[in-house]
Amino acid sequence: MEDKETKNPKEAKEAKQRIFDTAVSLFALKGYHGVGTREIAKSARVNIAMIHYYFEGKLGILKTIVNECHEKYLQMLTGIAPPDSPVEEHVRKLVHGIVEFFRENTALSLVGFATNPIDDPEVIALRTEWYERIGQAMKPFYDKLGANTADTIQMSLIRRPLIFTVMNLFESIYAKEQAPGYKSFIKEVDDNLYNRFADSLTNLYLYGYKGVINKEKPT
Amino acid sequence: MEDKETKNPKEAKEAKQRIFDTAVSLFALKGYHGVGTREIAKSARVNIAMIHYYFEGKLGILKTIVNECHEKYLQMLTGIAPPDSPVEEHVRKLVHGIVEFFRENTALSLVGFATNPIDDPEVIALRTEWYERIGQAMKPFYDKLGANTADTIQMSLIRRPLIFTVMNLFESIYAKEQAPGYKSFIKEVDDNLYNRFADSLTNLYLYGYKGVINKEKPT
Amino acid sequence: MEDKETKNPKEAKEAKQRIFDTAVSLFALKGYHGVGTREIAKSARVNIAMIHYYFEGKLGILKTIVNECHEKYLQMLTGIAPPDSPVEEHVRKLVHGIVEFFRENTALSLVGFATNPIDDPEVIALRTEWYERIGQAMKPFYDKLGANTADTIQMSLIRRPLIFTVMNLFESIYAKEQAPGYKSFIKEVDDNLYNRFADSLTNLYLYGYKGVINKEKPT
Amino acid sequence: MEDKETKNPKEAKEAKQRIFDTAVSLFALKGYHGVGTREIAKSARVNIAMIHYYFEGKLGILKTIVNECHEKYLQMLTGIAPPDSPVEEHVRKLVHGIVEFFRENTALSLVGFATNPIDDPEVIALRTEWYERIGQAMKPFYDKLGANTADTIQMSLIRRPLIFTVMNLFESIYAKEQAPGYKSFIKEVDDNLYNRFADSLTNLYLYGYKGVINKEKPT
DNA sequence: CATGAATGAGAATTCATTCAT
DNA sequence: AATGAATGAATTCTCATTCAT
Repeated sequence: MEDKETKNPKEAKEAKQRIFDTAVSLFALKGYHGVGTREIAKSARVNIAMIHYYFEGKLGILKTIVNECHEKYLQMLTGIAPPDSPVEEHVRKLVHGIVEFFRENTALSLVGFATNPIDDPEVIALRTEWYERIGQAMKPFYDKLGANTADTIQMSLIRRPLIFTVMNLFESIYAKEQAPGYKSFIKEVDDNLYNRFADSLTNLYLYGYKGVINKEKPT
Repeated sequence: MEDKETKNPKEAKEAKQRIFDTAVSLFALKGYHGVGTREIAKSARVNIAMIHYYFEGKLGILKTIVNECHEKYLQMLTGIAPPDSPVEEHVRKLVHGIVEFFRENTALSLVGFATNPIDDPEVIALRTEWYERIGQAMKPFYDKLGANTADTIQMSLIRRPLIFTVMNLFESIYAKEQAPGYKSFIKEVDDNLYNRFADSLTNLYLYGYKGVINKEKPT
Repeated sequence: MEDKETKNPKEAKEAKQRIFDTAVSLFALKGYHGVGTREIAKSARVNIAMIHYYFEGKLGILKTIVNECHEKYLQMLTGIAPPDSPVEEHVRKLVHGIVEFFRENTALSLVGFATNPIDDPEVIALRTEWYERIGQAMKPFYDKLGANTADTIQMSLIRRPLIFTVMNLFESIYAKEQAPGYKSFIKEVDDNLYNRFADSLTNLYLYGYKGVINKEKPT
Repeated sequence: MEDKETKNPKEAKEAKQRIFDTAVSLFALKGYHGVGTREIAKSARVNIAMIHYYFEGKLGILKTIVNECHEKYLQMLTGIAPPDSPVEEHVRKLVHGIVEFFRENTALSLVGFATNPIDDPEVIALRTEWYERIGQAMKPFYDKLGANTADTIQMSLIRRPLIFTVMNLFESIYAKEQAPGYKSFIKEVDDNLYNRFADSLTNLYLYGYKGVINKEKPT
């Protein structure tokens, strides 16, 4: 193999990480079922058998992704804002935190939070479990908003729109960056974009569409 | 096949439709790549070769789905509200229209609007094209809101949250209905659920989270 | 493919049979786990996928073999001798019948009656079921011998030695015929061999080792 | 590995033996081709590489098994009965010796004497060699019976039935003991079973089936 | 002695598609 | 319009073995 000479101990030890990173990126771009182990192994410059050696199969990678994503996410949520901070500040910090999280873990988030239907019951259980744990962690925030956590309809509209709207943006950004030829509605990803997006989303959440358009709190 | 004798002209003529319906449902539940032509053919009680006869392959079904979905959707959007109707009424009718559309075309919507990344350039082009056509059709509405249609960040927050929040609800509902063992956060899908959901979403869009929680326009 | 021109409808229809025959022969020579689907397909001049098309997998072939073998065997046992025939005649006809059966279905018998441990519970169940059915069918014979069918030790010595001794002979003969280089203790398989073997085995069963050596009933 | 600290010199030295014992047991239950080196290594609590270190590969284990089995067996046969002992006593002692041997070396015997066809020419040669050595050792016994050792048919019926009938019993017993769920025709393995079996088999060999049923020499 | 990592070939199975009838 | 058979490539995964440490 042509890598033999260029291979060094450091690279060798990173084989598992390379598999993980490559898989995350490919899953994000093509979906879990759209990527094969061959492609992952080739992209990660690793023998196919290593995937099973380290992750016990393709599904094992996905489970690891889901866990790592939610673990990091949950950690981020903790201490995003002081418990006694005012609602507006809390929402703003939360949204910025989420956006920042997606910036730093774009592919991981896109796969980990994906709603792509995966048959496997273990994956379904995993996601359900994390969904509940995050719900627990966010309870103080929902209480502060005055939400009735027992009302599933209400909660679905309090919980989901934020993260899914962020996710939708990053899907487009990631595809634009990684997939040649993809036509994103985002033309330029400058440094300011994320702040503007986070601010506007905060306003949408706080005040409705006028908050997005006027970029300020409506009177 | 044992159906041979029970087969009647009506069923015969519906073969194409059966393939389509079955594929839509399966794609919605397992994702495009998660379903095989064999499974589709078997579920649709049709010979595999018929899939290629009618749709020129698996991808042909997907293209048909995307087109049919957006076509119907665009048709629904047209005339959802009089051009001169007040913003609040317009938003409310739009949201109810979208919810109603998803109710009547659940699987079709979940597949047609899915952001599941599909490699095929034709499908990418198809989606982009429809995205733009719908944007055109909605321009009067965006103008009424006062949105700056040239500002992509703003537009992504004006356009996407509505449909994706609705889609997220129906994903859960559909999985709950169709996939045995799936644990949805929605416990009961009673007749009232959809109206409450649409109203709350309208309020979220109009007034922010308080509109969801207080179920009324904040003063 | 080079067969394309030589392929005729008759051969096409025999694909399933070719797979079956090839698999039986290979299993007999190398054992179930010692043969791969690739080898079977290649030997049968058939695409690998055809194995799953017709038999739903490698294990499906084995199940078919076990069933067909025992089915034929049971059929052979029926009417091997009149119920009122004397013991000696009955045993002689039975042994000759078994030997004849192995002659005509050598590979099928070697695989079907093999005690090679196969993990699969379905195969285990299949063999157990057939073992009991054959026991039922042979009950009149065991009664005629005066055997106590409830005594498992006794029965294991009444039932098994005949067929396993025959099987052992044919294992050697088949390996000799099919596997180049195999050194069988049988040097020549002439037409008379089988009759001598059957007669001697009959005598062993009836009168013990002296019956084998003296080739006649001891006084 | 968590055993690292509990590992002691004794266990360390027994690594080779553990591999051997584990392999024997697994081969007996699943057949040579049905077991992988990984499974052996894991069951033996040993690193895979150790298998090649000690046995030069999977096949090396099998060869060792075949040798050890036949070596012990040959040793057992030597001096099983005085050369001048009467035939009946000789047969009885031989059969009891074989049964006892299988009792004490069940798995080893099942693998060592197995007729499972293994492709490898070295293994074939090994078995042939041992078969001949044992034949040599037993020649006095065959002579005492009055057998014509040049007549292969006769010899196959003099040599094989004993050991194969015993083997058949122990196959069932071993599977019953080791494989959960296996349905043996033997219900209880009490201390007396082996003696009864050996006695009956002796009688079968000496006097034919009546010896089994009447449990005594027929007049 | 012992280990974890790595390899390349091969395992069974499934894929979308095609084709003669 | 419809079928069953067939294809070749691709799928995930496991194999026995090797090697540097």
